[in-house]
Amino acid sequence: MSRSTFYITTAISYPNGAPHIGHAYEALATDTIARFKRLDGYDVYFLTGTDEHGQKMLQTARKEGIPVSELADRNAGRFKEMVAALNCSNDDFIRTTEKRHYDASQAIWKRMAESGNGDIYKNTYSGWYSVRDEAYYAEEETELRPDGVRYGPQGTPVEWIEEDSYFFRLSAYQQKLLDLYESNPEFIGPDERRNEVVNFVKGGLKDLSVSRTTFDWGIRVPGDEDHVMYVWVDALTNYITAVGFPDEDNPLWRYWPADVHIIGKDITRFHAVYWPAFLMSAGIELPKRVFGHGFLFNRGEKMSKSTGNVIDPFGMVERYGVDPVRYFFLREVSFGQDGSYSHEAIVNRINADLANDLGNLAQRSLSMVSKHCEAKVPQPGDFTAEDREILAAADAMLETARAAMANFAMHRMLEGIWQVVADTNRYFAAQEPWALRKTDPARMATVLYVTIEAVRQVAILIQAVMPDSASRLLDLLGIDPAQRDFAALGEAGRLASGAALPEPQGVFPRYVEKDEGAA
RNA sequence: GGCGGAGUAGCUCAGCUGGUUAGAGCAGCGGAAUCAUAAUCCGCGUGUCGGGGGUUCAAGUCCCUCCUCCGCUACCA
Repeated sequence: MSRSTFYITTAISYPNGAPHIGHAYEALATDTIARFKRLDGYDVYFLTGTDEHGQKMLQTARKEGIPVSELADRNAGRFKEMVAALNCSNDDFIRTTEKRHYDASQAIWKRMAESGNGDIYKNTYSGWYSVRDEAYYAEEETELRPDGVRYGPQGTPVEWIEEDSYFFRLSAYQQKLLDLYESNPEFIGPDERRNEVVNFVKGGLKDLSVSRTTFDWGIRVPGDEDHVMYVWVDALTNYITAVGFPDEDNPLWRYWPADVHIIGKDITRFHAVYWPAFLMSAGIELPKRVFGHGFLFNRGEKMSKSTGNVIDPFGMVERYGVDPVRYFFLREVSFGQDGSYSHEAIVNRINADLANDLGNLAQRSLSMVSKHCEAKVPQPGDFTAEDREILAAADAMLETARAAMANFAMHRMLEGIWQVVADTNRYFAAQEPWALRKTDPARMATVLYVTIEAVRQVAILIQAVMPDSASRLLDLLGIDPAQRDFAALGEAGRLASGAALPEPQGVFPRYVEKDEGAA
């Protein structure tokens, strides 16, 4: 019997600059979902990558005085490094400049062009074009400022362009898209985004210009060498390229349709309107869900180069450690909402949640086991009501976590897990095993057993969020690597009494402020 | 301009279809304990629930209006 597949993607990043914290956030969040599903028994495929075509890449390359392919290679490398630094478990890293992607993009184009509706047709396009936005604007949307330059609604300069263009008959898909949203309420998440998209589509859809002749850094339109594909046709197609399209005999093709595209909320429209329309036109199955996460703000301020508050993900990982960084963003930010971060907030989470609550719970219980139970998993006696309560709370975490993760609510999952951590600390303090040591060693053994059993289950669950720390914790509990997935949660995987345990070591150190002088 | 969301303790937020003294976490203050990474546990909040009006036996929770913030979208041209 084959396991259920789960195909998850990030958006592919545009590498005309260095990766920033927003890219990192999307990658680590998506990775956590992917890991969670793997631990829960799914056959997971996790894709990320870079979207390397388009005029902005050309311009950046020109500014730097290097060939655009060199820019793409260099920066794609940085994105790969970022994903690695974040300990992401992606199965592939796609680049849209790869041959397989040219093949896939031209194939989907042909399918759209050859669809019965004639969804792709040639016409002339003219209008005010913003290179930076890669979009045309109606004249009314632009304004001529005192500096003599005309600007678009995003505040970027526009220029008058007239060109032949291929158009995609998006207008024909309005009702089909509305039907899709209606019959699949979960297609777009979170709900706020869904409402916006439905609103937008209800307002009417215009045909979409899907080719360009003003530059050539892109994928050629099949049969018309003068045109390259509009970047979004090219970019979105990456999701099927990676699983073999158009070769439906490719073993990876079983992963399509994707279970979810995790994206930034700013590109919801491309994923929730254009992408399904392209796929419908080409006769390809639609992804099941599109989920737009929020933006991250540094102390509530939008990041920008001018304010100098751009935080480099590499520096952050180096400073706090990869697992604390992953934990912080997933615990502190409600996934789907905007969030903010600051040094103080990060340190607070590290010290309060990781070091004090969980790390110390593990350390205080394991060190007693080490000293007073011959460094072996203790043999519990009969369980009291208090013991059963803790065990039941620990056993119930999986169900709570699954419910939260069904909507990608990582923060809720962690909240639930830490509730059990707090319960266990309370239990430990109330039972006072250090006092039982003198009065009732057998009872002490039971309390310690129950405590480290709760820690075991916590450790298994947080592997999705903090893979390295969790595995170190599981090592301290002597858990066999084969007994670390969710099937081992609950009663089925109870700690085996008598198993030898290594010397306990702190897994979650406190963050101690370094001297400013050192920096 | 239209549509939608938000405005609740110092901070971040829960509060579903209206009903006992409005909650949690963090921070703060006081105490206990000492197994532990000076970690843990217990106790402590008189909050105009954005303003005003209304419906109701009863409103943070419904209606009207106003203010502020945000998102999407449109446009006056």
